[in-house]
Amino acid sequence: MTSTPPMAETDEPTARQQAVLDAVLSLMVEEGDQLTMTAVARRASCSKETLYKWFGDRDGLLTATVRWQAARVRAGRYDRPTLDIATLRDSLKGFAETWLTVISSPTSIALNRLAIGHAASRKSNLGSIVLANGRFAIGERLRPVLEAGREAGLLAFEDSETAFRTFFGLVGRDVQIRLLLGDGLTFAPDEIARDAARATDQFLTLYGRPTTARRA
Amino acid sequence: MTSTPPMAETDEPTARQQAVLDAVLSLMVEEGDQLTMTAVARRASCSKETLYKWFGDRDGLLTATVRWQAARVRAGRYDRPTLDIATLRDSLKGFAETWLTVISSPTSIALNRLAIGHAASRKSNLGSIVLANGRFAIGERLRPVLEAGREAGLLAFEDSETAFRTFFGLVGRDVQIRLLLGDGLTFAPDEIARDAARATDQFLTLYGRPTTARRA
DNA sequence: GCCGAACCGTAACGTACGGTACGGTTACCT
DNA sequence: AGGTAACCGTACCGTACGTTACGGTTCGGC
Repeated sequence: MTSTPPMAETDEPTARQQAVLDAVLSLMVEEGDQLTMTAVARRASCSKETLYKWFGDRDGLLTATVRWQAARVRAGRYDRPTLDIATLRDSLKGFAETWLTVISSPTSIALNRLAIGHAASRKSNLGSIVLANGRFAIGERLRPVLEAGREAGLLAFEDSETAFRTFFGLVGRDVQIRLLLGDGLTFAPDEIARDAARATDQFLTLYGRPTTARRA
Repeated sequence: MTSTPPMAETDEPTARQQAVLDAVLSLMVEEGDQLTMTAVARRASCSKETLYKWFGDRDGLLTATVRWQAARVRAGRYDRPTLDIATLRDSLKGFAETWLTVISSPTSIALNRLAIGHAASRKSNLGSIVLANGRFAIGERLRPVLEAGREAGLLAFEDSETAFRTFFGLVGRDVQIRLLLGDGLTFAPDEIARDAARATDQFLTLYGRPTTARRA
């Protein structure tokens, strides 16, 4: 083996490297701003030299961190498209709950703040990584569910992307922007469940075939 | 008059100070990251000493800038609550168009990025200022419209805040977060109009009284 | 014409932080 | 045991930037 290469973009970090990235995440959540290389090295009990050898520079470290968190979140199940309305509703509600849980988690908030700050400077593409693994990933996962619902005659829409974006809006509403801006908005788990159910019902009211969808 | 006080939080900046704040805004939009005191002084053709005398420190300058932009946006009209469905729909559509126009403007994007970055460090409350003059301000302006609609029997909801948040979600969907993260999302004016109309129709489908609301 | 206040332009200071260098330690290989 | 590679801890360097200080200029009031 040659000397450890600079974390070749694609392949999985070693266990030790994962520990470092977890240190970055925890530091990001707790200290917010003070995400300095020195602080990371101290928190991860490693030397700055190692950080630079492994990740190239600060940007590389942040990119690896975002990828690492993305990989962890992406390790979810894959919903099998279903045919009856109850299962469809459950599927949608599940997506909504997952999404609300993710965007209201401290890790997601810190990560999005970081990526947004980075999008301001043109230097790197943390923003697109976060988008690809957040907003767009969930869109891709939900699309087959929606289209299966249409095949089964449960939903009516022309463009699944448009339908998804409506669902997205009904679920997220003003939650993410408020949290990112530091609003002290908190979610009890049952609130998330209630919001997810409401959004799902509203979506079915808008896009469900008349046979079924009715709200309370 | 004593020597110019440090911009007493509340009162309006002088014309010259407004010019400085406009320089900050333009710099923020164009350069994103490089919002340094030196750059501001150069752009505004004033001395750093003056900046510090007027605004105290960097944070004070940014706060004043956010307030200044907020005041400019807030200078909108006040819709008179209306009684027939067509006017109500127009009102809602107008709000939706305004909101979409605002959040997709370069100034808003830059300002929100700045405030979000600041919300990460606990130092100041730019985030709450932006929230108060963005999300919450429009909520307060829309509420009387919604409640007038309910009085007139055109809308049905229990909590106007909940109804508004649904409208907010239907209008904004994923637009703001995508723009903040640097997605190359653009709006032609007619797209904004179409989106606003769609969101309004959807909202009326969800909350309109059965007598009228039906979508195409 | 003179004074002082406000302001411009720029130089100077202090610090924080990204990045590098280096000596010491551990651990593995032979 | 000896050699070597990875890594820790820390000292060090250069720079960017917030903040302050200062000399020079403009301008309104007397």
